[in-house]
Amino acid sequence: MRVRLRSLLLAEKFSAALRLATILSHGTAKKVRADGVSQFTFSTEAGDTIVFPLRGHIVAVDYPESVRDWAATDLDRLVDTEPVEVEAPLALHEALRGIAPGIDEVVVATDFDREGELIGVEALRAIRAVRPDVPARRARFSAMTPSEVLRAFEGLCDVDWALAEAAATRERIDLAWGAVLTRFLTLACGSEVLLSVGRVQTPTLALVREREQEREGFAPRPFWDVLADIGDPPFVARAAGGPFWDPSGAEAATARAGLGADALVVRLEAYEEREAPPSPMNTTRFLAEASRRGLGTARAMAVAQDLYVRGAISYPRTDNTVYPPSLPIADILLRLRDSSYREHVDRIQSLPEVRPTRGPVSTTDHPPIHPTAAPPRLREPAATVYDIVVRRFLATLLPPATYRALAAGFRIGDADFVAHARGLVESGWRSVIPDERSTPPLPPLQVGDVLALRGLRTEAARTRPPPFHTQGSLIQAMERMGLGTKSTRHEIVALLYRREYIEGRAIRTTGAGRALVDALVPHAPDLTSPGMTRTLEGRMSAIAAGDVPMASVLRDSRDELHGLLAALRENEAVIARWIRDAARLHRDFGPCDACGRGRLVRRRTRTGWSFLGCTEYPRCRRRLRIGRGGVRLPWTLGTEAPLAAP
DNA sequence: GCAAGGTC
Repeated sequence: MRVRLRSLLLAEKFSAALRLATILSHGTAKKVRADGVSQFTFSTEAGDTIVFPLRGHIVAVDYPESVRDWAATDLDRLVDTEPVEVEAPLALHEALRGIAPGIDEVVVATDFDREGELIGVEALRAIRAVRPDVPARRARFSAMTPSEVLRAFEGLCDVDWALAEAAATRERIDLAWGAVLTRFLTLACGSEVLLSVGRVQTPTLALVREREQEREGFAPRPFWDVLADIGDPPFVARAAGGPFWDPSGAEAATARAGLGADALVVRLEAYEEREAPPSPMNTTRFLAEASRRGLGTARAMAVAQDLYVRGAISYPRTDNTVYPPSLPIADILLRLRDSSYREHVDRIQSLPEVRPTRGPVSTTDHPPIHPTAAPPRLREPAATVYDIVVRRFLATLLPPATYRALAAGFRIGDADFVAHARGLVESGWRSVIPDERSTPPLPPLQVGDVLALRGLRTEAARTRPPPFHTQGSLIQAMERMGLGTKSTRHEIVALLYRREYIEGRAIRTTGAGRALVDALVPHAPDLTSPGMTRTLEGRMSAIAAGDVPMASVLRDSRDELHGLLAALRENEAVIARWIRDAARLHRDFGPCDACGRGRLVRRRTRTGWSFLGCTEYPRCRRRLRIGRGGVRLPWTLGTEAPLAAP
């Protein structure tokens, strides 16, 4: 009797397992539930296969019980403490242990990246705890398409232990630096709230701080424009040579123009402008758009995840901005015909050729975010998230928008004026994502026409500082600086809000956030900048390449952390006072004006809103809202006059 | 009570 090979395939997540099983079984795979975990099984001539969905990492590193007591644990000891590995979720480990005795080989088929390699190794270790000798191989596919997956399974390679070790090193370094420095600052400041520090969160906080400082240091520069209102209905022309950085320039232009009573058309220049459609959308772009439309980025990701699980959109965590050739664009369009986007689908289907745009980043993790179905009526905010995804997808398939632009030159008295207008000729992709800034058209003009001059005026303005970060712009900045990943950036931003390091939709640092960055910068410039991430990336590459062992990287990192800890301790008193004062100012709004005994302090509702409450609560129930810039406002609108902040 | 990284 021929022995049938029993294989266990490890997938990174449920959807990946389903897809792998479908492709490899040519649609014959069955979903089964064993040990409380869904998995897929199928049989071929070669043997029987189980495709097992993991759920990302199934092993977490944390410190052992012996160093959990903050007060009793010396931080230098913590630096050198080996973390323990925690099985989570436990159910997956139990399921793997249950399967292990009945299999002949393991194929690691997790995402083809560094974390994916470690996720696969975590599961493989769990299996080998039961079956030490089970052979394992690795499938490397750059897309979950039939051709790619089948190719990968024809040429299985070895598990890349060095790559997994690089990821494991990152886990340990992040934990050590985060835990040691968080404990140090929290204890040094005697703070009841956590003062957290991390390789990604602290440089991100510094980005907010830097933008704030740019604004603080910004000297607005006044300038003047001379405007002429011409014709009926009137349009606006600007004096040539402007804007004027000096009022006398504007005065001179006004004086020269003031000699005339009408405007003579002296020059007409018409030209065509093309505006290329946007590129396919990755996570960062999606979050920027969601943020622009008033959605918080963490919320937007949660909604996108839900739409993905429900089959309406593709996987929302991706860096890719180039559709893979395998993307079934025609099929997707067919599915979107049964939706309110039908008119746009019709336009695309009537094009002689559909050529999607390409963005700058081509990765193999997942395709750019695109719709996969037209779900029935969605409620907010799902409707907005789906709308962002569909419109962007459709826009990438439509031709450029073309405009007829017109520059008209006028002679008024002895001065030259210019008016511009731009009108849509072919809407192209702009039919699905309309341009919010449109310019009013100019009336039909010919050189030599004389139009009535209705008035001259001078407009004074000032140069503006760069805007505060929004969640969207902050996440884009993080990506540019190499901070965090597509899956974590929005979480880091949410964490900074939760820690009360930042506040507002136009993001500013709080007193505590500001003090924390300012206190750390002189002692740990690498920790408050992307420097630490860059160094770590370099070291991980060296580990993955086999140039250096994990142990030596950990040793170097621990030495550096001991050194930083020593430097911080030397300045502990100064740093502590600095942050403590700032944090207290941030929370404490002075004596309570109602009872006179307590103080008004910043508190949070369960839903995250800040308000001022009396420390004597519930004896004193005084409460106030906090307005822009920390101004106290009455709890009920209009019943009391606002009080000035102390 | 610490981080950042997967995914739900």
